[in-house]
Amino acid sequence: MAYPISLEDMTPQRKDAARNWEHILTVARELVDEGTPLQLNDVARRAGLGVGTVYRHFPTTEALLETVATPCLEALAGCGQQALTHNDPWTAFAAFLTKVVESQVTDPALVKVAASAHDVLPRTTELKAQILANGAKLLARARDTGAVRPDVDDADLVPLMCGIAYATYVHSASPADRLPTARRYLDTLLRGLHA
Amino acid sequence: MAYPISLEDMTPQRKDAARNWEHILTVARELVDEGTPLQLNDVARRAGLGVGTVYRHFPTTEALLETVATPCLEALAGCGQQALTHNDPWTAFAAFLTKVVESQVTDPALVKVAASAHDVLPRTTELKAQILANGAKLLARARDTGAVRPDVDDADLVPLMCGIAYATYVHSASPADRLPTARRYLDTLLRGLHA
DNA sequence: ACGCGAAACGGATAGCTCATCCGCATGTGT
DNA sequence: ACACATGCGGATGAGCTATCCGTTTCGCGT
Repeated sequence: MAYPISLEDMTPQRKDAARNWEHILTVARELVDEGTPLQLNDVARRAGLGVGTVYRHFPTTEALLETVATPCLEALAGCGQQALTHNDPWTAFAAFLTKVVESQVTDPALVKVAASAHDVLPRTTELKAQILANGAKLLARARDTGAVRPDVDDADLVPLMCGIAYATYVHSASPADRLPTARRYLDTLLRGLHA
Repeated sequence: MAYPISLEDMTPQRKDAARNWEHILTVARELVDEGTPLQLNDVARRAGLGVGTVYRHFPTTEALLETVATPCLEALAGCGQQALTHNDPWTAFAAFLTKVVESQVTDPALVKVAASAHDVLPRTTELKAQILANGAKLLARARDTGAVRPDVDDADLVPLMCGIAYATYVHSASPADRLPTARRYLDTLLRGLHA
């Protein structure tokens, strides 16, 4: 961790390239927010760029999706750190999971990135590992103090979060309904996890 | 319900067509069991038939998928009926949900069919409604006796089941791990639903 | 300011999957 | 056996992914 890799490291050198990179990302962000499945041809057309340009910056759809999701992942990594400073292990654990599901149902990119086992960008892998590590610590603390049932494993965190997000998407047609629904489902899950 | 519609009603008239219909379904069943995403071109090749033949019998991937899932849906409808005869509302409710998730993680076709809002085949809509109606009755019974928290709604059943199935697929690479994992997750959910 | 090399652009293009359409073959009733 | 209807099958087109390469643009050194 001597030289942390940040977004800037992967932005291109030339001005036009940097501008296009940002532009592509902006358009992609819009499409993701619309719920559109994010096709690179689409992105190129809506950005007024050639297909080649888009593909040079982001070799695959996955790469673009992961880049779109990166800021959100960074925020979650920060949340995890912050939660670890709370005194009550259970509250900290619950608060962290709440943040995670809220992010997931707010940003469709996040679920796909979280659910896929093999990432394209190293940065994504790194962030996911960091978030998972924080989650594992929070879980361990809560489990050790007897707040969480002992048979819950680190490896269950990501699947359960994705499951709640998926359930929320199945339930709600409109994005407005998603946040309360997700909170309700998480609430149920937390009751189930509580010892 | 005077004249129940069954599978036979949608099989073609001519012998060769009927044979091909069955054959396509068998091949599709195999592919789904393998976890393959079920592409109609694929089905045609593996069945030794023309693409046109497959598309005539099943206009879309969805139609084929729903037909593949139909027997399983019928079984679940039966389970729901049977569960309603049990005396203990909570046990009946839990047993039914267990059957549902077990089916879902055993048969990948089921999750997709359950999660999609608009069905292609009337039969699928009918069966889903039937299953949901049974689930709603079981839930109502369990809720009325105070076994289940009052804020759980009928409309939550399908999303929650799909969520658990999804979480299970995210968790387990190998099909063998899926059943125990799904049971564990459902167990947690049931604790959360219990009043 | 100018020119040159490198970097980036853009679209033509190839490969792939989905889906349709229609001439041909095959089954079925007379 | 014949004729008609029904079903077959692949050729075909539309859409998306991804690549490749000739052309343009940038920015640095002179």
